[in-house]
Amino acid sequence: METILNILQKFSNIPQESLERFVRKLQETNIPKGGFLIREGEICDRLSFIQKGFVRSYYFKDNKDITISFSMQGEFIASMASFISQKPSYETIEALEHCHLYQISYQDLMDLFEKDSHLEHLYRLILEQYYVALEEHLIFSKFKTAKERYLELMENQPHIIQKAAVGQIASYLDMSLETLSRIRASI
Amino acid sequence: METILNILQKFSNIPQESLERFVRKLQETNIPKGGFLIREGEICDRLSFIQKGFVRSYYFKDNKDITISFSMQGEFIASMASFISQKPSYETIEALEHCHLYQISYQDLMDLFEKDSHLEHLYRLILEQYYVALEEHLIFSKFKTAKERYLELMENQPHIIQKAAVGQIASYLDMSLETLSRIRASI
DNA sequence: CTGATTTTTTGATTTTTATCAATAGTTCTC
DNA sequence: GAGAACTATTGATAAAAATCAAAAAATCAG
Repeated sequence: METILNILQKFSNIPQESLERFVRKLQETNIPKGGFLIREGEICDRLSFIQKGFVRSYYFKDNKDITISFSMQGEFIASMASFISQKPSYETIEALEHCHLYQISYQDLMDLFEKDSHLEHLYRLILEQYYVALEEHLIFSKFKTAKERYLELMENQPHIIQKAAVGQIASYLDMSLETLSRIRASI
Repeated sequence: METILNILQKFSNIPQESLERFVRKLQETNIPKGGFLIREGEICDRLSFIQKGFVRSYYFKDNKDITISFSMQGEFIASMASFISQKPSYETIEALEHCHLYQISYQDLMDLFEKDSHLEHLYRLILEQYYVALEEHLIFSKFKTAKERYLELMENQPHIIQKAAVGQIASYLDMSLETLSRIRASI
């Protein structure tokens, strides 16, 4: 299994000392299946690295929920808009399976950035990757039909299909759960 | 009219010296209406600040084009995926009206970040704002009906409706131009 | 293990939106 | 300023997907 150190080292050849400074601020947390990393209305004051597990981030609309993203081990997750602005989150993030996380608080991270510009550099690189991924997701949903979107998800992120419920995947792919169920039957 | 200095100063209280270092690397460029900031297939090696003007960024699909975003004066624009990775762009960015730009090359920007961490800090803050805006756009398109999407655009970014063609706005809002035309007739 | 609850599938129908096609309006060029 | 080229509107129809409803399957709790 990849450690957080392995993953961070891939982003840039940042001094070992800086990485250690970062790792010292991490807190280990476990969230059981069905538990929450952040709930709508709370301020997201922690950035989490998923060491092991699988999470879903979603919004409420009327009394339904709409999936915004899925994240798995090796990825960072936070309600980004809330974390960045330190204002209440519109997003809820739940553990779809037991999660083993390493978390850093907003304040600790900002303090580290002031003390050590290598860490802000690293964060910048990670943020850029996440920006590009988000842009790709936006474009992907504009360009494809319902069936193509499902097939591409199967191709690129089969673990989502294994682990998430049909209704959760359907709203992620912008279709009703009945439509997704029919697409599944047709292939 | 707001200068680039005014806008940057809003993001953080970065030393004047750093700002001046950045501004010295900017190159002034004018792009006529209908001209291009970047074309599909080229590597986007410049980040542009729009001092005056209005641009549209789009992808080609089959022989049609699909609008990804509009940007106006006071905003930064680049084909971000290409700029970040320094690989060819899938995106084309055209000037919908005469544009007065300040541009910095990728290499100059990276060099500045190495020399002056205040500038990387500033860039990080700007990137965060753009990340949040992108996320909002993604969520917005998931939550609303065709008519709601148009009404919200009218409310929040009426300049787009003034300046862009119906077909360009329609693909931005994820609908056919006929549907948008009918929505316009109905309100 | 078994009944209860939740999730998924399937069917019938309606709604929404896309597509195709023709006309009207605008703007560009010479 | 007249004709050409492009853009927008309107109409008719088709296709895609949503909604409503019920049955089947899977999962959970005791």
